[in-house]
Amino acid sequence: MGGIDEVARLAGVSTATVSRALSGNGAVSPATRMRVVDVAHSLGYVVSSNASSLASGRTKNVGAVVPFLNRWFFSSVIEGAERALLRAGYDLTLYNLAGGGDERRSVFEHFLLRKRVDAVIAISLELTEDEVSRLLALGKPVVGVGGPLAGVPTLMIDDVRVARLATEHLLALGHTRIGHIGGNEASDLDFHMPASRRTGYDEAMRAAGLAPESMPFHAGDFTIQGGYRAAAQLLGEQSSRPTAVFAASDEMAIGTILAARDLGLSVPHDVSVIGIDGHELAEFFGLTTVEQFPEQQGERAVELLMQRLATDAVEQPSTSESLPFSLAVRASTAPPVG
Amino acid sequence: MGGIDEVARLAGVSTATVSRALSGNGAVSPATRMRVVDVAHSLGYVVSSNASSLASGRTKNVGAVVPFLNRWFFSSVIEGAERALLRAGYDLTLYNLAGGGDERRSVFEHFLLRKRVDAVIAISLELTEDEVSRLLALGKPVVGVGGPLAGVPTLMIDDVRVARLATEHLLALGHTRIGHIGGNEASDLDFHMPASRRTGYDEAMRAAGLAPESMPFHAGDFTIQGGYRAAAQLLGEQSSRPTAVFAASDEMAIGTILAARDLGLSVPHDVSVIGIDGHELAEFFGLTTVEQFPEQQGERAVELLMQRLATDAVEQPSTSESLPFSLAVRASTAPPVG
DNA sequence: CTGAAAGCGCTAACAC
DNA sequence: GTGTTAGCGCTTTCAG
Repeated sequence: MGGIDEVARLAGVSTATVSRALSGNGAVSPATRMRVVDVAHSLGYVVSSNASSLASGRTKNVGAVVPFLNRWFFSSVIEGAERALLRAGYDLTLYNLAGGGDERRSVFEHFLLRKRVDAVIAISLELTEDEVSRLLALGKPVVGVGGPLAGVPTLMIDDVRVARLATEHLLALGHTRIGHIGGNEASDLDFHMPASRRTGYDEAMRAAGLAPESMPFHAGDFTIQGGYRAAAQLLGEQSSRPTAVFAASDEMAIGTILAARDLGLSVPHDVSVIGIDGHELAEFFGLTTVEQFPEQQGERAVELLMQRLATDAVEQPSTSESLPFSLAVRASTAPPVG
Repeated sequence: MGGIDEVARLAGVSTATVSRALSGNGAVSPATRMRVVDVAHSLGYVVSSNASSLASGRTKNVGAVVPFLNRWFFSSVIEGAERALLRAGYDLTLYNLAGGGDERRSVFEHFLLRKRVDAVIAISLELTEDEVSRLLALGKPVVGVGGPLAGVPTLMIDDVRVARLATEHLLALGHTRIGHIGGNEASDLDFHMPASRRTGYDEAMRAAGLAPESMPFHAGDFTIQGGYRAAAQLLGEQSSRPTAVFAASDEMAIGTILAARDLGLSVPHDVSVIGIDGHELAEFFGLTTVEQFPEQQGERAVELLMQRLATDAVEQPSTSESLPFSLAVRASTAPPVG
């Protein structure tokens, strides 16, 4: 439990030199550095983050604010971010808004203010104006992942294009009756994502000369269960049944596949199904999907933050970055059966 | 961005009083306290955690060490823990060992040592002796959740009893050929859990006068996919097919249900399936299971830590606590068809 | 390249 | 109940 001065004493240098040697800030002769590092190591000495933070103003810690944790997308982003942060010597402290109400407020009015973080990653968050301005008022780099945040640089896939790509895949196979399972009113208020994906679908349909309004649509809540229920409706009546379904998420697409089976429909023979996400279960279900890569998104977010922290850039570059995605064709889509 | 002395000045008291009023440590007259709190609030003042930690030795932060993040059990425990911590004014910083190798080492040799946490929650972790002793050497309260950690008080369900209960449910329904899908050699080395669950199964079978060795067994990796593959083997050959399957996790049980369907078997008519966990998808699949409650486990872990922190107990009470579980009967189990 | 010394913003004795 | 004051363990000018 020795402190920096014990290291200094044993290495025969001043504490200032130890600090410089261990942090890499300031010039130290290679020989001295080695000696210091050795002593520190043999003592099991690790800089106290609090003392260091207090003196330097840097915490080596970033906050991640999420609306939930136990959803594939969020936990994947965090996993990627965490990995990248560890490599950079940073900790990740988690602020989960799932509690709602008071807890949510306290995160913005208390926890984030205690100077414990150098930067913040906001994941798929729909924040109120007040919350955003509090975030920005921290005067710290903030980056959003997976959802647009007014005034905050954000990493996200282009949902319109992604949805268009998915729909075009079905169109290219020859489908002309393509149902859609998207967000409900509630989710549309909270996120742009479902609306954007629907827009992409509409665009693709219109470009193909088809009227999206006349196609079957049902809302789901982005879970397997929700997708199942929506699909049961969509596929339930023989007469209006589409030959293909575009679900706005893989989980809903999986629900669709399960519903089809339960209705005695074969996928893709009777109905093709495509999703969006690249969920870990997609391959298992043979689901064709447009993959996004949440772990890489987390890593990329960290990269941006590190860059910003390194250059002391107070300015928030409001350039939002569009992330890669790619169509993964599997067994759930095929040409319609004549 | 004012500091404590600005608050002190405006409230007309000393910084010591502000500190006492805001932290609750030490006596302050109600009137003074109110005044201080008001001023602090109107200034948007929040105590700097670093300065406070440095001076007091308490960080108001706990570390959570997990092997993965994107699995239902882990993220649920964390969600519960995080909620409880927020309420207590604590932050949760996450240490994800998923990276393996170097990153894993650095967590134990560097990150946890920088005095950023007051306590540690270790979730379902199988740690080396060295890692455990490093954890204990922190001199901080540590509690394990979901897996026994030598020398660390741990919260977990009694896996043997849980598995016995599941197996007994099948036996009570009249099944006598009960297959088991459990862990593989790799997972058995890393966790006791699969082995314990198998023990419970063995015990229940023997108690019913059945020989577990002669029953079909297949290893899975605790995912839906893994369960599917194992079940396909187990149910694949007509002659040796069991009338019921006990899977050591709900995800594997769900895989089993899906495999049964694909083999043209009806659940529960041709084969009953039971799992363990109370996974969020269990209800959707009509899966009978023995539920455990990971979010509550996370909350309970925090409760224990808070208690320990409050009483300054350096002693690790090595009393491990056994957690509640309960059988949830759904449509996937029924008497065997004569 | 290295050392001396002044804080960083709070807390906790210790007085009163 | 409240104020004074000496640190907590580092980092960072400023000299040299």
